Amino acid sequence: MGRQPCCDKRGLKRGPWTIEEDHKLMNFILNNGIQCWRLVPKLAGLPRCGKSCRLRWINYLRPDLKRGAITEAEEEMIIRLHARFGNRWSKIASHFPGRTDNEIKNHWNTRIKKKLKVLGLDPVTHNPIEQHENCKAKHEGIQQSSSSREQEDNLELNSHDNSSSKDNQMSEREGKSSFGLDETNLSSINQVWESLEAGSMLKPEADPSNVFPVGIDEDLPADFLQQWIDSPSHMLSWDGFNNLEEILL
DNA sequence: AAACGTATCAACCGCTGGGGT
DNA sequence: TACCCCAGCGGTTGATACGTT
Repeated sequence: MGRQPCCDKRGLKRGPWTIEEDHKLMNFILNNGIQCWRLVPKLAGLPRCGKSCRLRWINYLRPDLKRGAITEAEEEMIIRLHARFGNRWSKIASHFPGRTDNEIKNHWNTRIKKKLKVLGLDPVTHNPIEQHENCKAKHEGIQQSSSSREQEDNLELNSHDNSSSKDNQMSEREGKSSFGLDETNLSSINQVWESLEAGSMLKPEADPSNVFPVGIDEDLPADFLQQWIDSPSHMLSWDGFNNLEEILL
């Protein structure tokens, strides 16, 4: 029953990648490009599955990745986008060149969620928490027969709005939230951000170029990449990318 | 200094949807 | 139309770094 595994896992390595593995994968992709991820580990001589290689490349090795902590300006943008798209991390990440969906997802789960809770906002619905609780209580009062699990399921459905792509496309076109947010939700989010800005928790002078920093990988000078690959020190430190913007401009 | 708790993030797992046959 | 394969996605886990007692 079920699908066959994406690859024969016997003899395949798992867990953290070594510098040598990174080096091999980087070298292979830059020399050969990516046609089929399943073939990449075989051709590159890596004891990994294609999926693992793909993830490593996307989340760590891609030369156009932006390194360093997520700025407050980026954070603000993430919250606004999350209010609109929900947990569609790749969609959100597409607004941040150089950031990965995994990075944004992790940042959301570990930091932003908490921040919103402190600010009195429900990280799922982006509603003020009290209001949300009241609504829930009201709802429970009316529908005593329905189980709490059913309600959770409904919330889940609303929040995920998974791939009812038609709906999404429509609401995106109309400039509405595909996440089930109405004007009230969005304005409450905006109010919080305005108050944050007023209280200078945000740095208004934040350089907008930090948000959308780096161009696309095909623009990278080939010799720069090769130099980077050949240099063992760059495999140990990502500082080599700190001045990527200067190189690209 | 050691033990414990918490936060962070890289990596994995399983599901989904698109494309090809 | 049905099936298969694959890339991509989002949720979850586990290792480790960091902070606190």
